[in-house]
Amino acid sequence: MPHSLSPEDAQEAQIVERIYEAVIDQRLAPGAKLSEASLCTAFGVGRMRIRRCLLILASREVVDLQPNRGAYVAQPSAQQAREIFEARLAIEPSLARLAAERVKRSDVKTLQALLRNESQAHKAGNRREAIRLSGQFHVALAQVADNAVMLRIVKDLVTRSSLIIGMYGDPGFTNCRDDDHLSIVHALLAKDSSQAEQLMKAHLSHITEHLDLERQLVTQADLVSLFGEATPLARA
Amino acid sequence: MPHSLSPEDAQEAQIVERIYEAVIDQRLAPGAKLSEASLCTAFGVGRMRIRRCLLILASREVVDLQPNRGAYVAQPSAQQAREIFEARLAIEPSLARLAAERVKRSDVKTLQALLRNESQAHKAGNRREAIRLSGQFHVALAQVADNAVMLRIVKDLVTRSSLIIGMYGDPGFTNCRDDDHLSIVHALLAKDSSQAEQLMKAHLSHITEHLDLERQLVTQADLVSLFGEATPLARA
DNA sequence: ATCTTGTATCTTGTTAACAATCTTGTCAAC
DNA sequence: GTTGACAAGATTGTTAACAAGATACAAGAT
Repeated sequence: MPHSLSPEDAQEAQIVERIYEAVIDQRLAPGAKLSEASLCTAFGVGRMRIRRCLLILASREVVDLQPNRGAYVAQPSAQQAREIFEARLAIEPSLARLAAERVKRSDVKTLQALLRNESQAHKAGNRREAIRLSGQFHVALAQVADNAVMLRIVKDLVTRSSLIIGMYGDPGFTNCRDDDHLSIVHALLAKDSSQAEQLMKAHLSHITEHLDLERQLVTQADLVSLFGEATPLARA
Repeated sequence: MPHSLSPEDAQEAQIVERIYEAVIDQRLAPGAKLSEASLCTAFGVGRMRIRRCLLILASREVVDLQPNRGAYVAQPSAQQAREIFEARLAIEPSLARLAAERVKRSDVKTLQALLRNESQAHKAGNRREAIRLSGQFHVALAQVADNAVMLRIVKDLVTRSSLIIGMYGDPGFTNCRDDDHLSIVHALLAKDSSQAEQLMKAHLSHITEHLDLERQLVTQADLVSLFGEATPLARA
């Protein structure tokens, strides 16, 4: 049957997973270069294996694979950002409903532990950890809903959302209010699926509103479009 | 910026696309072997390129990549089938709503042409073409909704649905009633987004009900598990 | 006869060297 | 002093040979 994992495949999946994680908690910024050589030494594997991983990441649009130039962490455009959150708004409320219908006692404990760590990270001012756990919450809901297909989709969307927040997000603010997450867990506990759906919808709308998609970001890639038509510098 | 396509990349995308198409209209059955050598001669490209394509297809779970054994067209399990249609039920109604809000005159003409061809294929008894166009309709809706992220997701789900219908679907029956599609187009034309959403929901529910997920499928792959414990045949 | 065992063949996986492309730094000419 | 071309270095892409694993077939044993 499918998915007879060889040890090398497991290793490969792990490398992909670790790059995902690094993107999610913003240790890898949008536009960061992922050269084959450095990844080879970092993970201690051959070049071919890294290339496979990069191809997988590219097919999920987490990295941008530029021919003859290398792999870079993706920089979602404003248009893509809109589409991604629109997709989340279409999917995750339904997912929250399913989760409420299927939640088990053990799930609630997992979610509550997640929330505790999240608010703890907030208080400690640990922004990265807060972002990471915040995304983790959405992924955990997909696990509660017990649907691997939607889990895959949400994981990709959450990861790319992390890039978006890094590019367009209010730097001082926190993106996900943990209050929102808390109330969603309460809805799950009460098995109130309609409320879970509504709360998730409101939550995602709230996040979307706190993005400044007009803001033009500064990266290596498009310096020319930023400074290209600028007035020539004065000469001494 | 992203997506500077080299000619080789375009070629690669085309190969992937053609395999998608073959899976959608069931010229490639679930479980069919995709050997590297045959694909190389079929497309006239090197082995490495085929391997890249197979990896992409595997990452989308359209093919199953078995270590040291080769690539096979995926055979979604009953569980996966449930999850896939559950995902479609979560996504596509919202998508239909968005489509209704954004539909343009030119879109309506495209959709209507699609419907005409679809009903024509039905009458002509051209099952494959009917299936293909039926899937195409759902993809076209994502295009109308003007959301590339959801388009990608729906394309994958529709493709895998084609595998599911091939494995669990009522062989005599047609999966998508074109009447359903017709009424959805009418809702779009009236810009009645709520009705479009409802109709899509009902439509997908209808398809799901016509699947027999209990049916154990017979393929090369699992003959042993089928006959393995069977009573030995009588000896002459 | 059936089942096991061994071998031959074929298919996939890996490695390493080579080719092509891009980037960077230097030097000369204006 | 600036601009342009040129060359060196580094990085990615491709190819081909080799290694490892799996399948199929045939021969022998029970």
